[in-house]
Amino acid sequence: MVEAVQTDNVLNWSRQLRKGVLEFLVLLRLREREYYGYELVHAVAETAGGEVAEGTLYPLLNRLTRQELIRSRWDQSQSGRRRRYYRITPHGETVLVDMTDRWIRLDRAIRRLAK
Amino acid sequence: MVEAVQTDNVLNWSRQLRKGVLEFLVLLRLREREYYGYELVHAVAETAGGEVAEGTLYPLLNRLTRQELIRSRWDQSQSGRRRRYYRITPHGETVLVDMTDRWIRLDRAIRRLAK
DNA sequence: TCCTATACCTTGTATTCCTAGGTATGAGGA
DNA sequence: TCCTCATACCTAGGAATACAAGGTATAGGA
Repeated sequence: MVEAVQTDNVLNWSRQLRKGVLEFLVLLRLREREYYGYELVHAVAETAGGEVAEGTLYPLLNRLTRQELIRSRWDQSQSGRRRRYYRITPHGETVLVDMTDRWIRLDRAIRRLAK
Repeated sequence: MVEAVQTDNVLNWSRQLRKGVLEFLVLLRLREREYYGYELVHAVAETAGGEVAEGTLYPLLNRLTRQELIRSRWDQSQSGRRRRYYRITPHGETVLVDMTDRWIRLDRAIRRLAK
């Protein structure tokens, strides 16, 4: 039910963008390669010089997983420290293409107004 | 207190952008010229082909007014219909310059990842 | 041994967005 | 004239989101 609403939102740029800048950044990163959560916190923050709280990112990763945009696996690495690695799913890639499109259109509109 | 927190947020791109796309669009519009609320609902929605609920915009205009980024005046117009016109304040213009800057930096980062 | 950094997570609160209402007026057609 | 629709303002309540502030556990170095 909740998921259905989320899916519908994908069709609405404004809702999606308002709530979705972080999702967008996470998916963009995971398109590059696998990341583990703690690593993503810093990678996403770095994207534009801001900060992202862990309390924001972990629930977000759960949401994206529930929506099947990303997937995760556990790995105890060579050092023995456990890490949860995330990667984007095919569905996630499709959604990401959409998001990118929406981003570009919004950017165009904004630059028209801002100049 | 609440206002102070809001002001601090201006310094944080991520918070500002996540919560601030709409604010950004509204301020961009009001930099052009005066708009009345109902008109803004449609103008902002049009910016990128989405929709904006009135229940979203009116409270937003109140927030921006409290933060002194915009100001309003009543006008009953020639037809007798009352309208509330909003315009940006000098402080609002300063903040807008900042937002635009942040937008451009974020866009650069995104395009680097997206291409 | 103890501290710090890494790495995961949850809870509670504040903020924001939206749905779904409500009120009032003017214009245009039946 | 009356009725309806579009315009134009607004709010209340609930859902979603972000964050601060916690908690747990392990590895590595002083």
